[in-house]
Amino acid sequence: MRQNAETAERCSIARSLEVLGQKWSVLVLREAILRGRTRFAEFRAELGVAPDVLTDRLARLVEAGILERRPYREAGERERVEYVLTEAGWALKPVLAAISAWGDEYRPSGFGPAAIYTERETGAPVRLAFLDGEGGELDPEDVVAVPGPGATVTA
Amino acid sequence: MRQNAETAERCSIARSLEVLGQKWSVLVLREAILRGRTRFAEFRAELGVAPDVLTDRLARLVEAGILERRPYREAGERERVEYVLTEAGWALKPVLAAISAWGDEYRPSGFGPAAIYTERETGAPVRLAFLDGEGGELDPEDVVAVPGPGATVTA
DNA sequence: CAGGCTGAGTTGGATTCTCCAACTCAGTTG
DNA sequence: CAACTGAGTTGGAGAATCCAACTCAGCCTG
Repeated sequence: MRQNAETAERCSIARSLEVLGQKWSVLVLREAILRGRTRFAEFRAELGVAPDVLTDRLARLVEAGILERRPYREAGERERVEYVLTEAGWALKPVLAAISAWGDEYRPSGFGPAAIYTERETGAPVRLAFLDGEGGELDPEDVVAVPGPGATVTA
Repeated sequence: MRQNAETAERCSIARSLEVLGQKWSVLVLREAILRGRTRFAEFRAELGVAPDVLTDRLARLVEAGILERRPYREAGERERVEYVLTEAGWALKPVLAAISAWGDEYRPSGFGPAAIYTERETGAPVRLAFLDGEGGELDPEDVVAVPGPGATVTA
């Protein structure tokens, strides 16, 4: 994924895609955020990803501040490394939820959703929605994007 | 992006990534959803993407049911093609909003956000949040994913 | 203390994808 | 009929991805 300097500069979507634009990065994050995986071998086994690609994705995610490389030691084992989510990493949960919700609706597998987002305490299903300032729910059609301070003036 | 049959099968994130896992696909969608672009030349000019890649991404997005290929004719011009969002395409707005919000917070450009999501009528800023069944807002930390009917039983 | 095991990677080589630049093609205008 | 414009193709170089096999460090067993 070569970088196009112009597009990457100011748009937060383009910048986010530097790290989220790769399939395996997102699947690693799925395992980390949704299933609590932290270890190289776990990711490898769950995803079936090639180890060199996994090495690269983990390193990128660490560099992006999404994962943190942390040594650990289990009884009777030597020290090893695990990858734990940072605050920025956990903050991607809504992104995964949004992708997941879209996929469930518009790319159904025929088996029903593989993951359901629920409230931790009650187990009741939750959904993602746009809210106005007072916490009222908005129809997505009534939400528009307007240029902000970082928008390019010329284009 | 070769397909790994196992991972792509049931997880809606993996399936969604078949089309959203490529950087230019998402940027095309950004232009379409946020700025209303529909034409090959517009995408090309805004994104600076190579035309063969753009051809490929548009075709994939059409095949995925996200864009629809539609002929149009402007006065004194021959018939041309434009790409308009389907319902499934518009439904990706929350995905872009989620990515955008994350990028603004955790990968700041130093220029402020390039796009701000607002309510169409009032121009008031909106945000994306998890809601429980009664429409009450939830802390993302209180949201967990549990296996659904499509989850693999063995793994 | 030799040998095996395990987790976390490297390395090599084939395949595929992405990028850029240049070119094509079809209808429209002058 | 020559030039223009939008929507693409085509060719070749470079990068990313894949798989398989290998490494490497420390712990445990015999």
